[in-house]
Amino acid sequence: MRLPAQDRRQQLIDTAMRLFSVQGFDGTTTREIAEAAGVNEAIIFRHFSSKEDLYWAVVSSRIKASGRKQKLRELIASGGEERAVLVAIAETWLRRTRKDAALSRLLFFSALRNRQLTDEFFRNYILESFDLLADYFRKAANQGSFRNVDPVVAARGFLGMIVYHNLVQELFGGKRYQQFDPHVLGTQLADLWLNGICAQTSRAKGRHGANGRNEKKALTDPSSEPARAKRALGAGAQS
Amino acid sequence: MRLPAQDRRQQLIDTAMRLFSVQGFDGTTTREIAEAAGVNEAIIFRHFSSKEDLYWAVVSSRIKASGRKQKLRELIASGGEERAVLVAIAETWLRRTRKDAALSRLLFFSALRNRQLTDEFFRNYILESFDLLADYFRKAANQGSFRNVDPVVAARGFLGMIVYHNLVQELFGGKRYQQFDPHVLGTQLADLWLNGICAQTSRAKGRHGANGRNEKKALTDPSSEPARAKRALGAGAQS
DNA sequence: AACGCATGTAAGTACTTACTTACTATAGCA
DNA sequence: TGCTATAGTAAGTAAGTACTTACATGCGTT
Repeated sequence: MRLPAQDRRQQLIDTAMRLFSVQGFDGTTTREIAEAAGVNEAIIFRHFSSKEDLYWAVVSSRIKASGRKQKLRELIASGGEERAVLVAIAETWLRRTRKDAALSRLLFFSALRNRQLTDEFFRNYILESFDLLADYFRKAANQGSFRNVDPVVAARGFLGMIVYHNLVQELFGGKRYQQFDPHVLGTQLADLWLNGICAQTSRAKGRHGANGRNEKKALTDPSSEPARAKRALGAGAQS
Repeated sequence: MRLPAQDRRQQLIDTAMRLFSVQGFDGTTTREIAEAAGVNEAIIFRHFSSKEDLYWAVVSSRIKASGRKQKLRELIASGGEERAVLVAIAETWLRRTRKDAALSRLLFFSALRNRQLTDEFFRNYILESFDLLADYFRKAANQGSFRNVDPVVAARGFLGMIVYHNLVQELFGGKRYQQFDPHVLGTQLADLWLNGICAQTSRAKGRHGANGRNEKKALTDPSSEPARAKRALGAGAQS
């Protein structure tokens, strides 16, 4: 049926997004996209000058729509307690990349195939996220609440734990074997990040750490978060 | 020129490996592979029944050749001090994936395109690595040297820091902006992992942590590792 | 030397691809 | 109601694509 140009364009972008993210650029044909959108193939070329043009439209439209950077900025600027901020970042990221796994797949395809697009994405998105978080670590270190480690390394490490987890779950199909509740997992990772895995003989229990209960319990038992317990999908280890 | 079948087969695998890892499966033509190998296109189909057959040969040959799992097993079984083991794992992984970035790219392409191959790779490689490391964490926790966190989450977190770093450097081109020395970075990450980023009022200095010098210095200054200092390529933060 | 046979090649085939052209249908407005 | 601008289509085209066929070449064995 007939659609206003803008709507048709958006519909084509959405359709192409779906196909590209599953099959990649080369693996998806324009005919396929047209069929999925229910229009003739030529329509695509009325709205986009080439297949690659459509591809870029898809990518840039989604990067804009995702707004992860903005969210990270907000969380950091919120001025909350360090532990709460880290948990919030981890949880948000886990939830979000889980939600739009298609975008992640698309971005990986891009990264693997198109150098120019990769560069743009890398500078605008990855590097800036690192910088934002590195700044946060730097400031926290100056205030004495964090140790004085290399902030860039720390930022990469922290985001690495989270992003890699998403990667394994969404891209490599890990979620078919085991699922994790974003809040529980985010809390676990933030706690590990704050306190390390090393058993200490005496710990600073003041600001971070457990909520008055046995720390080990708080880490492994979702029921210490009663409001969220029901959403935990086998968050414990079951190899 | 004329080559024994086995040699030609291997040469084709190597050539295809190079091209597939840069351009992906769909992005690489059989003609291209033949040209790069300096033979006629038909030769490919004498040695492999199809393009896909060649692709699988490439992937499985490289997975076997890489032997990362074996190395991880050795490091864990070595029975060294925890800190040394973690540093060694991090450093080895950083070095290795850095070396055969082509394999990583190839595996990502596979993961993005081929569900069956992904599954196989996921179970044989990713999951087993997690299990190996998780077991290590579990045992160390039982011995009291590590805290009793969820070992699977910890394994994913630790490998995540490392793998993600490699991803950013090799796949997204981060190395063009900043380079890291594997030993220095491995030490930094292992230390962060052991002790956390949180500043403690009193720390256990016994087994882990710095080498008698100021801990902060040891983390950010490569010169505390004099033997390696010259290999450090701007390992500090420079945004 | 001569035969057998695996290695190699040139020139295809059947098919798919992105993209085009020449045309029709319809909504909005005078 | 007719005019125009634009949404839509059917049926192409030229340039690939993976894969084949029919034939040439040269090495090892006897």
